Amino acid sequence: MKRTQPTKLMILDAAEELFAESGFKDTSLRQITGRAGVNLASVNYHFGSKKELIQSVLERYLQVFMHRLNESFDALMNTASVKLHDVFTSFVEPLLALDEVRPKGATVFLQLLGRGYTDSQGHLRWYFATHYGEVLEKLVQLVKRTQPDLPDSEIFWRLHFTLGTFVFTMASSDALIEIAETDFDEAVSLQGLVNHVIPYIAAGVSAPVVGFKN
Amino acid sequence: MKRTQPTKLMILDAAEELFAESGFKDTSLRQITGRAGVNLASVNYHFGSKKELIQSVLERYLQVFMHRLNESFDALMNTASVKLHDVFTSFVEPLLALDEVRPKGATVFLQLLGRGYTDSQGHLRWYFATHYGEVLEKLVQLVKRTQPDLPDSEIFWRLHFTLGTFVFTMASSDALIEIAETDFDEAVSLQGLVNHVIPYIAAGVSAPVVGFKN
DNA sequence: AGTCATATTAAACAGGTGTTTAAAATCTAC
DNA sequence: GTAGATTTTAAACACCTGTTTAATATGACT
Repeated sequence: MKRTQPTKLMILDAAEELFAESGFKDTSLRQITGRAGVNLASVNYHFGSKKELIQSVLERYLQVFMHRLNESFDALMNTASVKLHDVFTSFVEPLLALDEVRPKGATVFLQLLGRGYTDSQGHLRWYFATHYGEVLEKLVQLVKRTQPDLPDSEIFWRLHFTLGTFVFTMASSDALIEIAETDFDEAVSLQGLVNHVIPYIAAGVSAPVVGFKN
Repeated sequence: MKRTQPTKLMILDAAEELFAESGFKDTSLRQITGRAGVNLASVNYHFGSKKELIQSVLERYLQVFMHRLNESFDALMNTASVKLHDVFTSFVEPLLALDEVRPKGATVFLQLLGRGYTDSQGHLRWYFATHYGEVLEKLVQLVKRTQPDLPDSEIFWRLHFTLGTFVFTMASSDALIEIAETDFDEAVSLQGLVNHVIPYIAAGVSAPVVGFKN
């Protein structure tokens, strides 16, 4: 067997950069192979199709991230009094660990996540539920423990709102950081952005329940 | 002059349906003209380009929505003690008024908004700021009045988080409503969804300020 | 009726897309 | 060193995109 590393890796690296910049659909295989310095056809040879390439790019990060997140959750579940803020803070370490996978890994991953969710709607949702359902289940359990009075359906709503906040924020993180810098002289890193958003979502999820008309 | 109505209107109606369903980039002019029952070239004849068609579709709703929202804000600014919840509630009436523009108008508009923001990033943001900057300015002022201790930069962050929550929720409203129905036996309308999200974003925006490391 | 601007149409245009093919190159192992 | 599997390559494929062209049709007005 030939060294299977370089071309396949070059494709993954180039693809993830371009995907994060411009989204999945607006990135062509010719752009990817151009930046990677490999032949166009090698994408289909190594990955089968563009769809599978996208999945491979995401998986590289998801494996690391979800594994660490799972551990964070386990640690938290053995804690006596869990605060909601702690639940969301436990996302931070697994996230920043991605910078060790690749330079700027955390930023890229979050942007990819945002792209994936808004580009393909249902597809990624299903992928998440089937591959990482247990982790999500632990998240729900933890939230439920900190908010015992919140009905299950309300937890569902609020976690989805949270996902939206997070994904949207991260998908446009570049723009937000730039605006903050020019308009408010505030130099913000990705970590800083996360620190800003956590109090927001924690307050949202723990908002008082009121009676609704659906 | 010939009756300039039918074809141009047919195109707008067909385009907005398809845009809401599949996004701007995934909707082709041939799909639009096909559904509208008009010739392909008539899009370029009447609107110039696809980009201008997208703008026209959005404008039809934005004019009505922003005008009403502006009035709601004006009314609120003359009120003695404004609550944050009131600020976000004032979005509801202008929104539901869109159902009079066209059937399902409110849903379509929100989906379009979500599509526009995630599809094209900067372009729409600029369009908003230049065309409806005064209305946004009033929103910031109202929020500032209800949260006097919140720094300007923090208001900026939290309103953007709110935009993300809203846009994401509405862009995937169909899926969310369907999940709520199957998993929780909860029949939710669009109005109901809005009622769910308002307490969440109100709590998020009014979250206590803490010291950050950026 | 005839004029003229407006509107519609079929056809082609130029460029981009993901994927497939079959030949050439490369590496591994006997 | 040669056989055999693996990888790389250039080229073509079939299809789709938004836009333009030039001819035709339609309507209002004198």
